[in-house]
Amino acid sequence: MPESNEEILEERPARRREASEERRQRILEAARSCFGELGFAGATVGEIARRAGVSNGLLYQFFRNKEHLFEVVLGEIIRDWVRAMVPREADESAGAALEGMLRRSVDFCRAHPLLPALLRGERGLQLSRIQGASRDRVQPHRDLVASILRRGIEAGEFRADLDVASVADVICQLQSDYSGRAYRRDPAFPDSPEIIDAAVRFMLDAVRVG
Amino acid sequence: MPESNEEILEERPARRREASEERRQRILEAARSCFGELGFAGATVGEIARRAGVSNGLLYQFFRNKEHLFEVVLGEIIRDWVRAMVPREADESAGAALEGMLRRSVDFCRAHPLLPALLRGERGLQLSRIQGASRDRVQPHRDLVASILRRGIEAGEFRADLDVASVADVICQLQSDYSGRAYRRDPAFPDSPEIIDAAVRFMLDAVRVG
Amino acid sequence: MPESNEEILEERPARRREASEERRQRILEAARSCFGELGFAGATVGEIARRAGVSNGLLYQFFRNKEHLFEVVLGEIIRDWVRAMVPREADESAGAALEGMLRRSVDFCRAHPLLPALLRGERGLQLSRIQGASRDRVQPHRDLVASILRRGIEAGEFRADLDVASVADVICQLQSDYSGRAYRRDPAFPDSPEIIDAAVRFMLDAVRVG
Amino acid sequence: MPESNEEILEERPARRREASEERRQRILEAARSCFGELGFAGATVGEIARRAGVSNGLLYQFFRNKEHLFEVVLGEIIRDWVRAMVPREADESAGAALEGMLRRSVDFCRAHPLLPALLRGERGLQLSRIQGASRDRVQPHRDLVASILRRGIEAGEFRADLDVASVADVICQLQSDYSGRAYRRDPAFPDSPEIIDAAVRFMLDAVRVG
DNA sequence: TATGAATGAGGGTTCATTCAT
DNA sequence: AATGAATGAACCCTCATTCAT
Repeated sequence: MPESNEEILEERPARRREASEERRQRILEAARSCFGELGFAGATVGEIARRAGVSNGLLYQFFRNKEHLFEVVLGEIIRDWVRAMVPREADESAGAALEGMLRRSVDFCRAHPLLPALLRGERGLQLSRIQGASRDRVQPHRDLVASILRRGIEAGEFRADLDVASVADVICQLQSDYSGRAYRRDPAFPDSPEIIDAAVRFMLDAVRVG
Repeated sequence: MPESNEEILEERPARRREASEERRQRILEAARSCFGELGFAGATVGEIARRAGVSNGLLYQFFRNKEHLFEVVLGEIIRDWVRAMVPREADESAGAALEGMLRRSVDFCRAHPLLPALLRGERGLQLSRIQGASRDRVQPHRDLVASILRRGIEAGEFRADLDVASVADVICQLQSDYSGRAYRRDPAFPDSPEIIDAAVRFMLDAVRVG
Repeated sequence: MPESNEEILEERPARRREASEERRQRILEAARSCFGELGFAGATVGEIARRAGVSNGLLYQFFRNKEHLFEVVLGEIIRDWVRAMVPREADESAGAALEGMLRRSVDFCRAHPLLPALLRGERGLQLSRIQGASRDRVQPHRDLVASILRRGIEAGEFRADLDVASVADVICQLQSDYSGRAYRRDPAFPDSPEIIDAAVRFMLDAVRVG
Repeated sequence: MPESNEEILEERPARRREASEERRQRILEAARSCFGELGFAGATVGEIARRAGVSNGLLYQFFRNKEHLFEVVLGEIIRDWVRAMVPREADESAGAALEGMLRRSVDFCRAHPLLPALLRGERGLQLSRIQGASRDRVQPHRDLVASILRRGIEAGEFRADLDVASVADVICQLQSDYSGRAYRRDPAFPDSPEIIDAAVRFMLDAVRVG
């Protein structure tokens, strides 16, 4: 018996914790798919539990209630979304950085179709805390865009008279708009490459010097 | 006696019809406020009836069901929204026409805060017919924007190399974005005059010649 | 002007009464068809009024409520049914009288498919008064059958040891059973000529002397 | 310790399952009494739950909806009814077999007063599947009666010229008629011993040789 | 820790009945 | 006498949440 008593005593809780964490993750994954397909109201706790392969009651050990579960799912996805957008080293010019962000944002949302639910601010539930969580992530991202704008201005690449904060808002808005279209799958709001290209050019033409 | 017999005979039904129509309007008004505040799922038939000062059952004399009521509310508001945006004669230049549209759209939505619910494509209900109704209005509006763009290009006011259709899509998107903010009342997504001004400049800088 | 004042004064009410009676009949006719197709619970006051070509409210001028209307419809049809069954002069023998009654009952019900709803004692409503009305008609009919049985016994045509009252009950039961089948249209309970012939023979074999 | 590990591990669920099964039975019992007294339309889910001493929602864990509950109740009762009627060994003669069936049917229905609701084909609900289920039981019973008739004919006990299939139909009809009277409790349609005796004699006289 | 049976408030909808016109 | 708009109680059913096991 190579293991000491202590290790044995600790091992089981460790296993337990692992198993528990895995179940938590399974629930979150099921919640992502349900909320993404059906929205908050359409998704039922029962269906989430079923897809996670656990009982109804177990959800309430990890999450206060359905809304809390939604908040957590949303918080995680915004975190990942913002992470995915940060400029790469290869984005040397400020314009390339903006373009890269928009394109990576669109790509990310094509792969994670839940995010737009937040971005479009789905209603019908207490959004206060959700908005809070969202704001915590959204504002830093806008600040990042603003810093790129400032870099572009300093480099003489962007117009010197931009209202940096407001323009950052507009750019972030466009990013979420065209990212969200992957989710809507509504032919009236296409996310074809042509449209994305046009949005990129629109954005750059608006900020670049004549 | 200036009234003919016919008019007298029809008078009573006319009174009734008036009263009935007024109640229909009260229901629509209540529905607008409920759907606007609470979304489709959050709004209850009972609350709508309560705010309209009528009984639950009366709603079903005018509207097939809750969803039909929603469709009618939406259809009316999109109709009015599109109407409100059409360029005025005073908008002589193409740029002035675009700016006027965006500003009028924002103003309209400040006064009619339900519209953005459609624009953001609220989920969780049978949207097929709603999307259809929406598309019927949205595409013509995009075409209108496209025609303004073409006028600006011909006048040498806008860049000659614009992808007219796609740029019209982007502009309409921005219009609905900043119009929608009046509805959200989310400080993270402000609709302050500064932001609107910035959005207008952003749009014009993107399409005007250097 | 050949008409006296009195006649004029009376004529209009007379016309009115006629028109009123005609509407009452239209309502009854509509009620027969609705109750027959849909049963008591399935039939709605609105549909009956629609088929009669009158307003909802008018029904309540002629009938206390939906149940009262049902009672009247039922009472009329039982009256007609019992009338239709009375033996014809041509039914010389007692056996021929019984056979004629059963066959005429079946024929009547094929033409008036509501009756069986009563005969089967549809539930779910206050049947007390309805049963009363039914009993008022049903018992006389049983008595009529009993008198035919007695005539057959006296004539040596039927068994002398029949319990006349009880056998009359059984025969009336069979009459309503096979009459009712026209209404059910359930292939499991056919009302084919063969079945009716068999029922007739069964009945006659049961009462005739060896 | 006579119990194996497996048994111990299963014991707790077993308790639960027992309790659950008992509640299911209480619901079925309550449904029987409600449907029997009030019919399908008259019985409400709320009243059934109240009589069963459970919540409204629990019914929907066991049964898809009200109609499904009705189907199950009906299926069980028909199954038991057909079982109760099968001839006993003591019924040596064919006539005794027929008499026994009718009397046992009546006795069964006195104890299970819902059955006749099916037999009378209550309307106003989707009867397709119910009729199917019923037919599945009813026709075999008719076949059983037909085989008894054939046995009686072969034994010289019954008339040789009977139309076996049709006569079986008539006999089954009489069985359900007089069985159903226990349910109606309508003095106009008595199920007194005298009436039952008369029905038995009627049936036997109709099939026995002169 | 994990289950899932059980709860019950609340949803949308129907429809017999009334009453102002 | 006749209308039909209006009522509102009652229906069936869903589902987030709890708790005995």
